[in-house]
Amino acid sequence: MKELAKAYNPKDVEEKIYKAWEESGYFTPKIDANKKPYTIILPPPNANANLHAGHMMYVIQDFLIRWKRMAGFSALWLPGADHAGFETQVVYERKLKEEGKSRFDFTREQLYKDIMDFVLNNKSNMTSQLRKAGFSLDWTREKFTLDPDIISRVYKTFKKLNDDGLLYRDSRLVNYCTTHGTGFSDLEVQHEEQECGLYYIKCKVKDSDKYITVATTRPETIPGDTGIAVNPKDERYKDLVGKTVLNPFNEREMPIVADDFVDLAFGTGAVKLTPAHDENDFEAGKRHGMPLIQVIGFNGKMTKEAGGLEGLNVKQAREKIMEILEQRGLVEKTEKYKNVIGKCYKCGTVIEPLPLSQWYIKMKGLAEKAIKVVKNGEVKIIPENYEKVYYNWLDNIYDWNISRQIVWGIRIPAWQCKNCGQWLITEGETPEKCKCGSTNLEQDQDSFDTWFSSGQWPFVTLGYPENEDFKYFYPTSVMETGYDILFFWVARMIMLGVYMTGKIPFETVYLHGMVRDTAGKKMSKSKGNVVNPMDLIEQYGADAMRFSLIYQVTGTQDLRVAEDTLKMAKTFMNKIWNATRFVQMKLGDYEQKGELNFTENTDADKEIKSKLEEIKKTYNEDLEKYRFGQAAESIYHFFWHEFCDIYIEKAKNQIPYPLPENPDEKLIKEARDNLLYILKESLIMLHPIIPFITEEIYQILPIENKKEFLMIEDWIK
RNA sequence: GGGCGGUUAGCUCAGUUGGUUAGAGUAUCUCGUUUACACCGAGAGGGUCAGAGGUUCGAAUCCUCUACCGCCCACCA
Repeated sequence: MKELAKAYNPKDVEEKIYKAWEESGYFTPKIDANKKPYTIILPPPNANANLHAGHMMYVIQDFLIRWKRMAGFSALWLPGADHAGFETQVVYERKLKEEGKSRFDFTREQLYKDIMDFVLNNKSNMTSQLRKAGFSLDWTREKFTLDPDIISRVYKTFKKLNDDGLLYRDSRLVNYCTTHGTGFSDLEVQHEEQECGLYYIKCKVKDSDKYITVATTRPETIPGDTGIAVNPKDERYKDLVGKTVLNPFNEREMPIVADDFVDLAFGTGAVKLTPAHDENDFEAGKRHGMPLIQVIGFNGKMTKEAGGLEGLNVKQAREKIMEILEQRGLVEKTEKYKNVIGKCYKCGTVIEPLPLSQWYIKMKGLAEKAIKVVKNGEVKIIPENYEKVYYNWLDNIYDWNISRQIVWGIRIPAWQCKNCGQWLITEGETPEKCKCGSTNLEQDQDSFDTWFSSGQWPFVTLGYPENEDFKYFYPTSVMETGYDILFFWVARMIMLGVYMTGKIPFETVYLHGMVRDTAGKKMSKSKGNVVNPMDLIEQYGADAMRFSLIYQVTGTQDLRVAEDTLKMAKTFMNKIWNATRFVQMKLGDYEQKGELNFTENTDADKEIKSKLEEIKKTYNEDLEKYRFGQAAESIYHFFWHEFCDIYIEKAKNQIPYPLPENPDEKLIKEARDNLLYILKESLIMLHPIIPFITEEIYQILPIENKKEFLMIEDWIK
């Protein structure tokens, strides 16, 4: 038997073993009518950077897959990568900036090609990192969100939504980041409370000495005001409704209208209407037939419509206009005020609601079905309390803006006729001519929101509808991901999956907590507390890293990359290693033949056997209920404190050293088999958590009826 | 404005449907190096389970309130 080093050294085994696994083909399950499928689609990491610590939570999925594979399922874990449209473009533009360039230095085609090169390079780096962590992914089925077959499938979904009347193009106010030059869905806007001013501005009523005062937090939008609204029940302004006022900045004539949405108690009870720059005002403007006057441009600067303010940024414009109004004696007072503003989640720029034409998906019907499948138990969300959070969001859902003004992504397959203005939507092919006969067509410049394509991930990766994989592996078993993308991703996968395939995309949603730094703080590049998981693997070994995370998976609790837990895990690996060395020493040149059995000769035998049976039972129960932390703790306790501390100590008497002159061969053999038996059973249970060390040990055990790999051993019963 | 969590040993956290002296890792102290492992073994100390009230034969666990942390959602100027 191969002699083991005195201490476990992960570097001697990890790479070698992963290679052997991958080459063996056991990561690639077969479509087998005699086996049940078990499927997990890997949440595709963004292909724009290296993996971060949070990605190591994939270990939960690897646990499930390895467990089910051993338990006789045809277990598929399908890897992939997300082009991550906006996110990647931001990363790439930062890179360009460092090189003194900008995206405007390139044609659309060139930029797309360059980003593709950048991404493909990152992607290969990323997949090698996933291998280092030991993840048993089926690399033969790897997918990328920009693979031609995926894109084509996404086009078809878009077309179907259109044909079913669930898609529409509308010009309305969009959450727009003027720094990045794109609009966002509501979900991507970061709300923040902020101190600001509440300015009381007097507006002169035409042909009268009267003034009406409005309170606003955004005086810079006054040039774009098209009216003033008061509540119809407001006695104070009753006789002013229907009158005309003069815009305090440019003296444009504007009506005073009555509208229910106005709160009598707020400010003066009179509100200025700026339909081009405020959601409420936009709606009110529509009701009262007011025009849109855009005074803030898509570049964040004041437009020509803003008159003398043109070219100023919002902040400058605010100061300038207040100065002007002050001079004209139109400022009644200024109060301090706290309001909530939307910011770009990437750069913190204040999100401007700007009028823009975009594609929207009608969500209500889709959401209702997504609620239903959870309510009726077809889809189970764990931990359960997230069901409420899920319902809460879906109950109040708005239509989804899926247009993004970026190059990197799947360009929207919609063409507008320059002759009649009609939009033509196809499954990707360029239409020849419009219904009106014109051939003057122009494709939409925009790309899909990344979540629109990743929201279809479970069925597109499996080749819906005709692929055999889809027929066998769909619906998938578990979607395991962080609770932070429940809305962004999970809910949308359920909606789009049910819509397209008529079936749920997965039976169980398992949400884990966020991986935080040692102090429990959220990791971020700006704080400089980001932990590189590859450093952890380098320092502690992949198995220890995996164990330390699994050990902390309890409910939806956030977890930490803590030195304590990592050290504990590493020590445990060494303990396992040395227990093996001890067993090896007790075996000498013994070779186990035939079926490996456990014989209860002594009290110690009886005790360890009953403890083993007990833990096998609770271990399986814990796994069924997704209690990974508990499972890890119990196997840790069994191995260390039952097997090593007690049983192995007693084995020292059963197999004395040196062996006596005339040993009882039968008893010695049985004692040796017992050691092998407990060790093997432990390895099976430990394998899904710490695959490398357990596989390495399994390979050297002198057991006759071994499988080719521990990875495909029969699971404990 | 609405919703969801957390508060248990010095530190980091478990504690499944309420059930005997509340657990683990780590840290601290004492003792121990004969045939695995000092990344070891044996043992010890350490908690009014945030606070108050209630339900119960029995509460860390269920209910109500309070305090302090944290997170998510949200088109009132």
